[in-house]
Amino acid sequence: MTARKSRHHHGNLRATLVAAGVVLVDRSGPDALSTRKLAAQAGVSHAAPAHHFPSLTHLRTAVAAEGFRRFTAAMEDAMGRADAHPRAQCDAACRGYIAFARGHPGLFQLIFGGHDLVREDVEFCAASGQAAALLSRIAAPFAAGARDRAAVETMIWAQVHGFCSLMLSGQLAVADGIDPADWFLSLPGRAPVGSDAAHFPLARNGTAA
Amino acid sequence: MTARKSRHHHGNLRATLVAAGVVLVDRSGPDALSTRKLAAQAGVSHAAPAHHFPSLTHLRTAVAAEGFRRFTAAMEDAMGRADAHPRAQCDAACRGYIAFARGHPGLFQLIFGGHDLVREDVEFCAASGQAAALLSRIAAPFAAGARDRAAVETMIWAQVHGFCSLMLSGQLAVADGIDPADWFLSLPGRAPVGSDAAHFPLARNGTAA
DNA sequence: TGTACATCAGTGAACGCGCGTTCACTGATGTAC
DNA sequence: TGTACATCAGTGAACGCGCGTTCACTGATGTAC
Repeated sequence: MTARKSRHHHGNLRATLVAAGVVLVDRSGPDALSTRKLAAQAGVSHAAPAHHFPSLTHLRTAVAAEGFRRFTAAMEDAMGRADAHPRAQCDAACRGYIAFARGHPGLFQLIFGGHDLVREDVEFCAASGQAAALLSRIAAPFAAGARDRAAVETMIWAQVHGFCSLMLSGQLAVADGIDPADWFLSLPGRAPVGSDAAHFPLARNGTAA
Repeated sequence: MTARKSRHHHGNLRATLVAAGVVLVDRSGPDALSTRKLAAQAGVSHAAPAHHFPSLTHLRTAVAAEGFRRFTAAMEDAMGRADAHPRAQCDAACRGYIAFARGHPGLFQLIFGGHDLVREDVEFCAASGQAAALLSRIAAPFAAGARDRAAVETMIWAQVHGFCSLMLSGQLAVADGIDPADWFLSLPGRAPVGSDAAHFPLARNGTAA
């Protein structure tokens, strides 16, 4: 917060680098990440990051972990402002999902795009695990039992995730002046089908066993 | 096809580079593309590609155009082996979509991942336009009118696209021994809702106007 | 409170790498006559 | 059919760039006594 005392001992370099990474990734895409750019952004020599991250991949992983935290926070934030009913909570989570994709397109690509990360990193696992747990919790009320729980969960998240992906890659024609989240929530056939959770938990199109 | 006559005049270098690009992208991801690697793969000096592509971005665009062609071909191939009924055609297209994503993960990322491409390139526009037209044609029978046509189209493609994206980034738990396409097609609530096209063209969850 | 000292977190020079791009060149091709 | 010549599509050397990483170093911090 306060001005740095000297050239040595930045005091908060690790967090500063990650924060700069978030900005850079969102502005220029995940592949623009480099230790030298981040060091320059933090006003520090290019060799300094090595004292906090053993490699670029570790730095990228830390940025991705922060991405997952913000992703989870975006959904929780939207859910906190919504009704407690499962359907309302699910809709709100979708709003948060879409808001995150729009607000952090680079982070969205970084965490979902199969980039080179230290997948077993403790901090990263915790962050991505919390996101997965939240998604799972939201979908749970719409599954009749454990057997189709994975299916319902997949359907809900495939829809909103595909919507975000197509939106970010410009393949989606969302009319001007329409909020993408409003549009998404109004789409016909959006999962879970049926506005009352657990009243229509099973397949309606007859292709499921 | 036949052996090159001399060191000069490869004879088919452009196509050879694009083909090598497809392989490299699928094997190592879109960012692994480089003129030097492709030249080496084609057995040609690293300066040779410049005679066919003014820049790396143009080369990447040509690979992406080939990606769109194969994407369209994958769907058409699956559709050709299916019943002519709209629902069967849509299901088959989804199979093709998923098969392409699994068979060409790098190309899938390249064409949908917002990479740096010459968007106005004629060949690229033709290839991506054909894919878009096919998707639109498949979705058309499920829309009651022009008004909700975009919505139905978006829903169908968001679902299958999201499924593919999550699958490729490893976020999807598809059980061993289960074909992902089979699983996707059996998911409850998959759009278009209702097994008979045009019988259930409108929203069923009451959120649409 | 003062001093000695280990540790931490910076610096800046240097390394080698792969890259896109440019350049003058040259050999092969194909066309005009 | 033969020859002159323009054009095409290669070569290989060279350029400068940004990069990750290593290294010996040094100044600041914090702790033991």
